[in-house]
Amino acid sequence: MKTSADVYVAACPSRVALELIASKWTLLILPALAEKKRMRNNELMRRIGGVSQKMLTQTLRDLERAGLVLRIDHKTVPPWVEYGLTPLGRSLSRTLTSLDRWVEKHQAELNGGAR
Amino acid sequence: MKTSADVYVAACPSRVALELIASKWTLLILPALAEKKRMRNNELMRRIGGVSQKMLTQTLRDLERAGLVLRIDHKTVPPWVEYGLTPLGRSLSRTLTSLDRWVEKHQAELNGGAR
DNA sequence: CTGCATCCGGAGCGATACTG
DNA sequence: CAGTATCGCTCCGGATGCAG
Repeated sequence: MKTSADVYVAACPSRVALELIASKWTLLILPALAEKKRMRNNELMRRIGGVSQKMLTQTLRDLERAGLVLRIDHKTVPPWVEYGLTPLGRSLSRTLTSLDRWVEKHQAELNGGAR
Repeated sequence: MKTSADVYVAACPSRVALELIASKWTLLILPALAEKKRMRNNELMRRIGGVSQKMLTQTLRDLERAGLVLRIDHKTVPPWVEYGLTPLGRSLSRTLTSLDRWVEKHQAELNGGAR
């Protein structure tokens, strides 16, 4: 049988998922959401420095579609939309958070942008 | 200076590192290198499906500059160049490998590219 | 055989302004 | 407050050709 879950294989569905996760904002959004039960759009913007409204929404939509993020629209005026993690998202966030921690910890040892 | 290693802060050196790691090829190259002590260019190309020569070399050079990958040039004809992980790279590869494993494991639960 | 330089089309992303 | 739309630019990344 085809070991189609193997990320090393080009035509594998895992690749799609991997690229979504590899997105630089995903690596920040998921761990950020893991800190609190639910967060609003603005809250996330403030928590994650440098992200634009566009990219935040776009990434959240992708993550929602993938089943990692939950979007709760209270349908009120003014708008009240919260985001949270699905169980799957919480599972993934654990690994991503440890990745973030690794970067923070070893940041000094890395020749950052010695371009 | 503000030693803000916090990845959530935009102007943080961690961000540079994070983006390097977030590169879709890094997530495959490092774990691939972790499988064997040393690998040649061709070996990596075969192991990682879909990567172009250019991106492989480019990513390897970035990783080398960051101190994650070791480049061993035997300076022979025909050329014999091997790549390996530095201790730092090996450390990181552990986290990345677990990420790859997560993707492989939960790939079916993710709504892949329901775009 | 390895890996670097160059060219180039297109996706990605930021900034801004606007809607409900 | 949340999200969309449009524009414009950058740079990613593939293909090709060259050098050692």
